[in-house]
Amino acid sequence: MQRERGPSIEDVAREAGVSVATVSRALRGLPNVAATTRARVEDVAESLNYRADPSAARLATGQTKLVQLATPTIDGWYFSRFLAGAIDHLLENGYEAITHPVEDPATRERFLSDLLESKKRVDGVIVVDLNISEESANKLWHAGIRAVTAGFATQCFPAVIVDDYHVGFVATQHLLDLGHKRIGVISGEPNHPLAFSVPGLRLAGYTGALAASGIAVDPSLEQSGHFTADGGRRAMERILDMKNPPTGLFVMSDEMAFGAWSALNERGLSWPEDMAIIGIGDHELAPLVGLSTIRLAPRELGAAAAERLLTLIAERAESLTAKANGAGEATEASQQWVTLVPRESTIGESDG
Amino acid sequence: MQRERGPSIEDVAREAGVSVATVSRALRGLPNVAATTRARVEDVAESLNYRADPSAARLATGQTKLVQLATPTIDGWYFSRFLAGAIDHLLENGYEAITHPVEDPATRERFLSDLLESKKRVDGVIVVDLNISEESANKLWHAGIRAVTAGFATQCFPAVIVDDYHVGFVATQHLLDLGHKRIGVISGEPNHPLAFSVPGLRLAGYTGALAASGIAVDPSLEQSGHFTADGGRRAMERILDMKNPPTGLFVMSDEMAFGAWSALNERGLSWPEDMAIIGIGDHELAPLVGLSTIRLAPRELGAAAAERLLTLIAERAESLTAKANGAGEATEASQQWVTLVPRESTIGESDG
DNA sequence: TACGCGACTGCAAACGGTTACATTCTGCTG
DNA sequence: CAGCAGAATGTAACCGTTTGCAGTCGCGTA
Repeated sequence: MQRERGPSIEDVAREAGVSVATVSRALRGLPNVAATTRARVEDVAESLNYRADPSAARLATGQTKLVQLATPTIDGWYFSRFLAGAIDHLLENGYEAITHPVEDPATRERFLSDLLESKKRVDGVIVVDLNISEESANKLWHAGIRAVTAGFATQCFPAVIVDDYHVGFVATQHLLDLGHKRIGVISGEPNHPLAFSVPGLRLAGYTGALAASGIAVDPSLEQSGHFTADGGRRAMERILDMKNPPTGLFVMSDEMAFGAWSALNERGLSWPEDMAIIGIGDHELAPLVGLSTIRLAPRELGAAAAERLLTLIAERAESLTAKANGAGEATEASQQWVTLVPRESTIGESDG
Repeated sequence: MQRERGPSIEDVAREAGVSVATVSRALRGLPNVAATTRARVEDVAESLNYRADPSAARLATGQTKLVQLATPTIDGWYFSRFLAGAIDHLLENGYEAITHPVEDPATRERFLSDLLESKKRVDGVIVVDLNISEESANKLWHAGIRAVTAGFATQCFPAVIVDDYHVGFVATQHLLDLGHKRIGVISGEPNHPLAFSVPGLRLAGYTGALAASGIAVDPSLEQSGHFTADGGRRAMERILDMKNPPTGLFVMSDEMAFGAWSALNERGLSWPEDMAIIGIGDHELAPLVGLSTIRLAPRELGAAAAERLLTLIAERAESLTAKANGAGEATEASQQWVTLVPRESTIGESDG
């Protein structure tokens, strides 16, 4: 039943002729251990191939050195890169990452209740693009959960977010600057159960840019592409089927833009003449098809979120009695990781 | 220092007026607990918002309910989907996943030594496309590590692999069937430090197919594309610069094929007339550009690997004294997840 | 009525570390 | 030489579960 266990700290202590306390101190590099003793202990540990049992250490210290990463999916272009950035940063700092996709509502339910239990499971949580209600967030905060959010903000927790209003605005403005008056948009899934806020903000930026140019918003010009290439293709077909299609198109992700591009191609049309298209993200393949886009930096974002969480963990660890500052510092949406990258799909062949 | 902890099993026991043992049994659904007692305990636990501390449970049982997933990267098309499939399956079975990219040699070193320690950290490991030597594998096996490999096989551990020779053969044969005699190949990184076996096998399949048709292999027709879109593009440029370029091209991943396609486009050439191209994977964007490909099923593969690992864990748990069958069952490369998907890039417009 | 047998329940010993506190051992200083 | 500070080490009490074993209790049976 019980699976065979490796050497314990006691074995090392016996072999090295010291107490377990000394072994613990020696192996963890704590002070007040004679150099010769430390060396001997290290040798013995090495020869016995001893490693401290993490579960035991966690139980004793209350620190797990584990962080949970929750994203809508783990295999999307954006999220997989976010995860890569976060995980790399965590590993560098001695933490391991538990990844946890939260897609359908059922999973979400379980996720939220699990989250309350998370304090014992992990040292902190990074929640990406899952709109957690202020109420839930508050509950988590009071349960003592350390968390950082990304892609959305709450009152309680620090957040790492790009200014998605700005993203939508810049993309739309780019089309406006090129003289387009009739601009359509392929958005995400409007009634998605997780309804993350990103699409809404980007849409607001789109609307805002139009308004700033005195252009009325035509709701029929918005089509949902579900954030997939195929969804983008179908949305584009609906748009091309319109009696009066737009001349410019803001697509909320490069993947959907690829789909839109292929629909355009299939009808023998080409950009930017027949339709100018701008996407979001700067997918590896965007330069290959010449897609204009708003470059995001999911990897850097992920790393930033991880960094923020680590300092949060450190702060709370060093001073439990510190002023219980009920709220994370005001986090403002950053434009730091947002760059307009114009390519053929909007400005045409640019030789010169 | 010590972070505040939540309610313990003792609190529940006191509140419910029973012993901790009973609480433990009641909450875990073990038999020999009176229905009324169980209900009462559950109520108390609920009201106290009690959850068993995983670290303590792990220490006591020796089971972590944790699985480590090691892949070269986590944000590639193939690997991210493999991970998604594996993680979903693990979560369904009450396990959590620690993901761990292993890219550069330095990471690899640390990874291998960490792996030896893994027995206490996790219940099992899934190692994807990292060529672990038989020697290392043996060491791991004797250390009692439970592992499943994917993309490569060892003597010791069960493996989940697709027949990559077959993949290369089928792709090349497809081009041969279409009448191509001069067939090039864009491969992965030949001298990659991790040198996983997949590219080698695919290349062997390519060579084998050519040989079977009595065609000599021209080494100059092989170019490395580093498994990236941009690498594929550059490799294609080198190929197009040749005095006598091939008429058919086998590209070892769809991502590289996209790059090749764009290089083709840039020169005003088109497929399949100027060059017939077949990729591997069936990326979401493959149908959009009409790329012929060999469809793989990374998600299903990941799920299969997870499943295999879970049964391995279960087996060893139920019978420690069972015949120490020193080797995993013979695992043969499967062709189960391999499908030829011909599209325009090789067979041209197919109306009819 | 005495007995035996399940079904329940409790006691207490692991599990393998960490760490506050006590103790021992130095080498110096006055 | 006594006294003492400080470094090095040991002792033992946790951390919060699980689980083998020993009771306890109720009840049908001889």
